[in-house]
Amino acid sequence: MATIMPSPTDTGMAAFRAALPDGRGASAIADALCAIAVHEQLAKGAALAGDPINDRLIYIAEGSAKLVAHGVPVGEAAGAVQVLAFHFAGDMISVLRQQDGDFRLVTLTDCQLIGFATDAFLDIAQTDPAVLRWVLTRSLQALHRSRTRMMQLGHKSARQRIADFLVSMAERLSDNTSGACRIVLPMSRRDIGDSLGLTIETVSRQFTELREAGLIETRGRSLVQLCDIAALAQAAG
Amino acid sequence: MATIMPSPTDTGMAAFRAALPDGRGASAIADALCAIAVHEQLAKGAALAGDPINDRLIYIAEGSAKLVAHGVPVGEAAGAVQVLAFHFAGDMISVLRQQDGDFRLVTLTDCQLIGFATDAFLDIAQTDPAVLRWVLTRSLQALHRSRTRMMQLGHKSARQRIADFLVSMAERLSDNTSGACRIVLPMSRRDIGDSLGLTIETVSRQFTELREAGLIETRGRSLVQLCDIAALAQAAG
DNA sequence: CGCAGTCTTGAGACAGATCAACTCACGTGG
DNA sequence: CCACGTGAGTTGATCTGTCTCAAGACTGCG
Repeated sequence: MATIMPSPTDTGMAAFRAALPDGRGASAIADALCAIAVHEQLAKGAALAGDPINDRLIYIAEGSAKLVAHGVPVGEAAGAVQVLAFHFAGDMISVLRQQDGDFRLVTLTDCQLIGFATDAFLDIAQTDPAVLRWVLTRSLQALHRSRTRMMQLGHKSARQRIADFLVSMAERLSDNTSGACRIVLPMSRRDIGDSLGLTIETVSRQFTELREAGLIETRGRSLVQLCDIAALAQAAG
Repeated sequence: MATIMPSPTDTGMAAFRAALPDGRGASAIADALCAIAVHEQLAKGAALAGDPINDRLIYIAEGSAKLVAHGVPVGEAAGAVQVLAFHFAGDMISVLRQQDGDFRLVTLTDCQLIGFATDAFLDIAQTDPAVLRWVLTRSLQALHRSRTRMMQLGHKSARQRIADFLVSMAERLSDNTSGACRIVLPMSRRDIGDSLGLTIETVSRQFTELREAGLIETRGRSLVQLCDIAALAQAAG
């Protein structure tokens, strides 16, 4: 059998093409986009530094990652890091060139990423309004998610933040969003804390309290069983 | 003199046309957009409820407004409101149809707004990639601002939040971003608190401390003089 | 099996929330 | 034009939730 084994690059590009709207995966525009695409295979924990010159668009073909903003690397709160968002396979994200606080994409697991210079991508996408609109729609979704999250960081207690975090992770990582479901969290307690504006200790305490309240069960470091999603959503406010 | 006085609607539309990229203000596409535009003149404190069916795009021709998310209207934290963003004349904003928590645009001053159904707007904009790209660029900017703000709500002290708030308001409301400048805040202390995740009392105390530190001066309720923007930026972390 | 790093648990400190007066700005009406 | 009242803003005292500092326990790896 002369079957040709696809390389990681091929499977990554194929995933990107499949994500494009309608039947555009095999179109000339898909070819043009793939021509300027940079495939990157990153091991767990690797950082994709923002290109200092160009804004970039990143498509996650496989794996999961966190978008982090490094605060001031020196001074009082050195090492203070805010996780702005978690992203999973299928997400298309915008990483602006570093200006104020530099944003970086850091992998949580081994990842297949497809990167584009935003300008070049848009120049090509511009020839097909449906593709441009696809990017716009996803950006507005990201904006909406970002605003929803802002609301949390504003006036919510540690308990509410953790409960909401678990529910939204269940929505994105599990196919079963009602009743009980189990999810494998790819991020550490520290990452969770940094994304919710809490310390690692507070995150741990809240997990413990939710476990004692019978809302969740945990197995090992990363496996969480949500026993009562409705109650968790309730606790999220 | 037979001079025709432009109606508010005319001046609002004219402001929108002027904001379009390049010389498109007088193009056919501008005409098409204006044809589906709804002009609204709202008095101070009025709410523009999100259309329950369609996402909307709003262009602020004149005035200033806040985008608020109403939390649960009943229960423990009734009336808990998060101000997600402040917007000023020239801003184009996306108000998604209400799904989870309903987002509303509430005016801070008398306003001239130009509203579009997002779908209809994009259908027209789609015929001119430059216009579509203009909307996308603004959306990505809004996303970036939203993320930058998230960082604040995460790990920043009350002092840092207020200092950063003042600096960013100076950037958007004043032409003079270096040295001293005076700005007229159109929003109340409550609005500021709701946008930063602080109580009205804490906001007030921080203003007092900044005044005693000589970084700002205040006159009346809304006039703030920033004496040392560099120091404020420093205090913002 | 043992080490290293992550996670959990505990005790105390502190920032900001809450509750409660009080003062002041600004619009109203005399 | 000034007195007045209402709501916004300020200030103070106390209280609570989360952070901080410090051990200790477990997971998962070599």
